[in-house]
Amino acid sequence: MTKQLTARIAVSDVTYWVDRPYTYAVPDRLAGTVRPGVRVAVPFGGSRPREGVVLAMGGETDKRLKSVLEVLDEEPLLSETQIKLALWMRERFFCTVMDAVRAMLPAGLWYRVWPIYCLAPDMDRDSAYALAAGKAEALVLDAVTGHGGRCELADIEAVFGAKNPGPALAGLVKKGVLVTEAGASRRAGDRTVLRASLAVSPQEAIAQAEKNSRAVRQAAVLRVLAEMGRASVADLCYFTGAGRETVKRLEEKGLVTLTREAVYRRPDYETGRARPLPVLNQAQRAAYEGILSLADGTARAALLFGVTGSGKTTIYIHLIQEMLRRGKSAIFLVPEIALTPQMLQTFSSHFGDSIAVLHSSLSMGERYDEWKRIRDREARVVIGTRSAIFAPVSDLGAVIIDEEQEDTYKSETSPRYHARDVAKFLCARSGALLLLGSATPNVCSRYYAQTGRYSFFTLPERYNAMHLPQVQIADMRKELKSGNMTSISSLLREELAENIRRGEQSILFINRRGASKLVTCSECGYTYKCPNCTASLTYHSVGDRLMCHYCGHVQRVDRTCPACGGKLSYVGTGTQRVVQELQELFPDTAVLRMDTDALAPVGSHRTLFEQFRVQHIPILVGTQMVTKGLNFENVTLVGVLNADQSLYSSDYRAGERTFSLITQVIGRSGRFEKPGRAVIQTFTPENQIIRQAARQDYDSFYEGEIGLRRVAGSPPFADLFVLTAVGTDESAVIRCCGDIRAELSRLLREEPGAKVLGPAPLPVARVNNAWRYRVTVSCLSSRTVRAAVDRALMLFNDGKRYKGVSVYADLDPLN
DNA sequence: TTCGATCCAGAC
DNA sequence: TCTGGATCGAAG
Repeated sequence: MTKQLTARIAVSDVTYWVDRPYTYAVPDRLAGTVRPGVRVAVPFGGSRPREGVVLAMGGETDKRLKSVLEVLDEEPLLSETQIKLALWMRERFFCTVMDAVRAMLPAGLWYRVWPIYCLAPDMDRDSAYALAAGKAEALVLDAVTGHGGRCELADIEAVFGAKNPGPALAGLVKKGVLVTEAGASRRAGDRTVLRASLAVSPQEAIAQAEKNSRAVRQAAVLRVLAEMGRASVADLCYFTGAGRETVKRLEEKGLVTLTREAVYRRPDYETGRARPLPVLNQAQRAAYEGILSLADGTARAALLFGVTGSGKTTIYIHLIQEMLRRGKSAIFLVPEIALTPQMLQTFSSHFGDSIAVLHSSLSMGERYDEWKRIRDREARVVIGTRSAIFAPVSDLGAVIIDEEQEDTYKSETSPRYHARDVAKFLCARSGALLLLGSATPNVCSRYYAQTGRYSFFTLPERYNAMHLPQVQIADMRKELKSGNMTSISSLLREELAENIRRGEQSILFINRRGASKLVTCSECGYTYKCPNCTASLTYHSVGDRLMCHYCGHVQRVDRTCPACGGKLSYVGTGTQRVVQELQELFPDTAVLRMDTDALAPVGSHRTLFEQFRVQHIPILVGTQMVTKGLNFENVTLVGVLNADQSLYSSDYRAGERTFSLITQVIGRSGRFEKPGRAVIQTFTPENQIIRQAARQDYDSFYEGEIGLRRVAGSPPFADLFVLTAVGTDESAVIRCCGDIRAELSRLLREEPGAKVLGPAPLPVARVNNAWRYRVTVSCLSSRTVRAAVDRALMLFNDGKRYKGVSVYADLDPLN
């Protein structure tokens, strides 16, 4: 056998266990088009071709290898850095290389590949049938010849009905009767428009237009084109009232040239008027100059700490402007774009069309086109949510992560990455600056700033020297004792009344992490449980239904308790109940409700916010989403209804979350001229974290928290590697976890500080009939630990040792 | 994960 | 003897 060129390829749809670079032969016809970063179709395992990505070219070999079937991309889609990143992500986040690659590409670029069976070139019909054995093979040949000698699997399957054509196909391929090719299709194409331009001089066009008095429409089209030079056919038709065929006729006459041009689908957001750079105040200037001095082409990271309204955005804008001036690009990450339309408007008013927007509520086409604009360097400022960190920018100058403590930066499905970690990798490779901004920094980030790993900058004051809101704590235990059974304390009631009297607006925030509206029997205590999960069903007034938040199970509510026939009651502080109570307290006052689980269509919260702002509705009641990015002049009172709710969680980050949440809500009040007030309602008014949040005292909170973490050995003093086993057989899952624990303990015996904990069930142990248990390794990340986790996954995720149990690992998961 | 190969039980 | 289903093992 002669020497042949090879390529190292990662393939799709494999488990972590089989995921490794595979070597394929590059057939002569594809030589030159198979390059690192292009996607290909390759045979793998069975007969079905798979998508793969070329990681590197291999040397020549004379070994017998399978060959690349097709090259799917004309140009490499992944840069060298992105290929490195994908391999790095596999090591760090225990995902497959293709999982990482998928995260980097817009869904519109994903391929679906399928097999196409062709009669072998040297095979005629008769000899093919002669070689076929049995009914099934003959049936396959019927299908293939019926399709002109080239037939897709789907068409063969259609002929076979419920039966599996696999063995017959494999037999025919083996005998050389059929050969396989790969078909592939992408999910989103390029949008093009038909553009018309004059093929003759404008004078001649006008002359032609006047010559034929009968062709009024054609004349109109020619006149418009003579004036505009060129226009899309759609516009031409719109302006002149002509039909497409009119333009076609003109083309046939040789007067007009038609060309297809690719256009970008741009996402819809409110653009702002062009504005000059905002002026930096003294503190902002000092911070900005300090940050800028780090942007020297070596990878550096900085934490910018500033209370809400201290002007972090102004600094971001200056920094991005400076990056553009230097010919660099910048990525700006926000936790949730749909909730911050104002942010987009601000950025568009400074950077106009050089921004690209990437987030989950874009259509597939929009997302793909924004991606192209970035790749083609038309957009140099990327604004987006978590996955925007993978934007195909060139010359990266800076990555800015706003509100870096937010959980949305962590992905909870494979690849289980944290955008901050990916940003660090990218910045390190391109010598870019990483800027983390927050009013309540992640405790780990603050620690790294303290220990010098990050530079640290502070913005001490609220912009325009506005005062922080005046905060009062309401003791809900006293309220209960004095007979107030509602969720609104007397203190908050008075403040609300005051605000209504003044014509100012109020926001009430319901901290509903872990709490929900349950239906229970007031006589026997029965609660509705999900049949598939170990979770209670929550009540939704929309459709009067009970729903499981984990698996989506839905059922009706009974009229009486299904266990004892007693009276059912609705508990929990749902937004609906609060609204009802408010309406009883203030019958003449309008109340607006906003929550996440109202099954609301995309963009509806934006409408609600607009309603709140424009109509000056006195009270807005909402969950998590009212905490983010709202800037309403007239809001001067904020109430946190159950501040301690998020403290009751076994998670080491409960305190951090509570502090951050309360601080953010309070920050919504009094952001402009009018001074703000806030009321925090709690059953534990003595709780340190609540008190610190009320004082907006991050430093004290941090000091306390970092002390606790040091003692407990939680991050940043250790990383948590969590291996989760999932399966329908609970005892198998537990045994599997036991073995994982034993194996990890053995491997990490020598590792300083390593602790292996568990097995323990997840907070919701069963979801969709699958049991979930986990083993946690607490240890500073090191090569040894990562290797041990990798080994455990390899051993126990091969589907053999434990049937029906699959295992995955997650670094520092959210809970 | 996905697919083909292999083995076995029950149907014809 | 055929066929469907369960199980196992390999994947370049």
